[in-house]
Amino acid sequence: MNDETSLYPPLAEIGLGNYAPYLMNRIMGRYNASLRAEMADLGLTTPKMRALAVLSVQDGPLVGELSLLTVVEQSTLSRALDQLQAGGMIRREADAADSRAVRVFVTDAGRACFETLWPHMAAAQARMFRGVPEDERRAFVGTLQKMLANIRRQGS
Amino acid sequence: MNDETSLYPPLAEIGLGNYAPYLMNRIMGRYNASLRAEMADLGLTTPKMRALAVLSVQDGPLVGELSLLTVVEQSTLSRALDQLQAGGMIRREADAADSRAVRVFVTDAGRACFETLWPHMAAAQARMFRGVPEDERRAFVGTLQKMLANIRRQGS
DNA sequence: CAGATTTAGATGCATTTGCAAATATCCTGA
DNA sequence: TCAGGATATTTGCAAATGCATCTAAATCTG
Repeated sequence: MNDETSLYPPLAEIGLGNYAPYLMNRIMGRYNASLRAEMADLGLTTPKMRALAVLSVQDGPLVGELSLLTVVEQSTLSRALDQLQAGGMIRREADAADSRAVRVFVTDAGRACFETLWPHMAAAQARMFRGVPEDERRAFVGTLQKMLANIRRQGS
Repeated sequence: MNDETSLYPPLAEIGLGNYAPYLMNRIMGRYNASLRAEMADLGLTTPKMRALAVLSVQDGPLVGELSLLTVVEQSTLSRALDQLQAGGMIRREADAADSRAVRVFVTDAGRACFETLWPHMAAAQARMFRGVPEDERRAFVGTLQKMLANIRRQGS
């Protein structure tokens, strides 16, 4: 009975609709899909959009930090940054203290681009939460914050 | 004041850590990453794993239905199914009533493969919810279900 | 302080992805 | 019943992705 395979009830028993990661993946898939058209209009892909989003809140992170914050693979992010830079949306700058490290900054054009997209993102979120009362919404976000804390750092 | 751009407070004001889609994307990124190694060992990619997961619960859907249920683009899914079929994990069968349509069935090998992976998935979920009491967990899943209902079907 | 090790980021390359188009089948109305 | 259009899935192709590797720079060791 210590066999790992017997610790958890099978998915078929739980049901897809009660398995949180399935629901979250499915909801995020729709959310992301609903933004794809607007992003394409602005010449953005998901990694580019995420970079601009994070930079609009926290400017000047290292590439590696931005990779964690955006949940985008570092090599993918590096190339997304190439494109954003070519489009004048961001600027890379060698870190003063460590010349291996590169800090990333949004330009005015990048900020403006994200500000064009943001209303669509906010509206998509509002649609997701339609009919969910304010206190339930707050509790939901609180749980998400706990979950994020749980999975940050510790490996395995 | 009816300008769409002024309806929503900017992301910088809300804060990344309070914007639900950001938190969800980040959490799912970790969840998916934590399973990547086990999946690779089994020769699975995310679309292949999702197909097996859904099929373990609901066998015999149409390819298009499976695409919706797995949140995998249909052409991507079609190729994932090619690979699963080549590996003997699934079987495709023309629908009796409509010969354009294709139904997908797991084989015993496919079921066994998913059953090997499932404990890791369940454990990853358990880690996510560490320290979240049972009633909070249930409320969280309840909110997810409402959200999924919100974004199903209706476009825009 | 030299050499070995670690770390940050970029890049080569094979694979995967998704859009658009192709194929095959079904349905609808004259 | 047949033409015209809709629908289910697959496939062509260019772009994006991620692993492994590379380069450069920092840090650690003796």
